[in-house]
Amino acid sequence: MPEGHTLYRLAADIEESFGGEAVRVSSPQGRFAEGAALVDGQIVEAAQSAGKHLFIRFVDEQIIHIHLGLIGALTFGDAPAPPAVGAVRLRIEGSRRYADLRGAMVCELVTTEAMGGLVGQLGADPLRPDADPDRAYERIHRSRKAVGALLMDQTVLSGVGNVYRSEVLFRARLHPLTPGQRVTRRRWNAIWDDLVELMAEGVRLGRIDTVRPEHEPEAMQRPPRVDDHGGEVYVYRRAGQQCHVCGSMVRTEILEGRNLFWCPRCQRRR
DNA sequence: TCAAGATGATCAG
DNA sequence: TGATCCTCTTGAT
Repeated sequence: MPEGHTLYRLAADIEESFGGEAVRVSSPQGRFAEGAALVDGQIVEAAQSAGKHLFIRFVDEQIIHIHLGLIGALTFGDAPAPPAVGAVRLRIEGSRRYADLRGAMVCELVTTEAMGGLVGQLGADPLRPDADPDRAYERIHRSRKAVGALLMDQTVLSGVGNVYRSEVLFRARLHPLTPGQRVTRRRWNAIWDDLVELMAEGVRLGRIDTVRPEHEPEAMQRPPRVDDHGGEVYVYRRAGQQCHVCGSMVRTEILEGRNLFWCPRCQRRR
């Protein structure tokens, strides 16, 4: 589930599992063999996420940059690590834990400068206390593009993926095809505050829960709404099902190659 | 057994 | 905008 909150947790898990320890680094699948050899035996200094990017820094200043993409996964287990199953691009083994990376879009060694460049291109990350939502709003307010597309643009906002995009727009009762330039400042502030709260909760819970029964008493009486991504949601991947709030059929459409979900009554086009 | 789809992003045209 | 890459799971055949 690679949205920003997942990467934030993974960074914390890496530090907790391997921080301060010299680790064995390998690439059972072979595609990261050269990079793995360069950091094998080095001490893990720190790990951090930025949007959907993950960086693992070693004491000798080498940095592994990982981007999970759509299907990548980083899983952990207790040492000793068993023989690798499937296409394990990267394996990190410590004295207590091991981690396996599969299916990542990016797994490479980068320099501190390159890392700075990557992070510098990213938009405001709702998980960072120093994030600047004003800059994001300037981009949104200048654009004729759909707000649903802008929220997914990692140079505008970083860490927001399809689930948070769909859900935060529902919670704001904003139609995803509304042009960015028609999003008011007040509306944007509410969306940003909501993202900050939802994503922090995503980090705590390890899943995306957006349904607030206490705010929607009617929803309490409806059938279970746990999506198979693991959380409770209003519209994400619920096309053709009833909206928890008004009972209308949730709609879907492809916007810029990604599935979009919204309730046509709760999120009217203005 | 096989095809489709998935919470992402890039590149060519 | 469509093709492509990465891997695994699910559902259809």
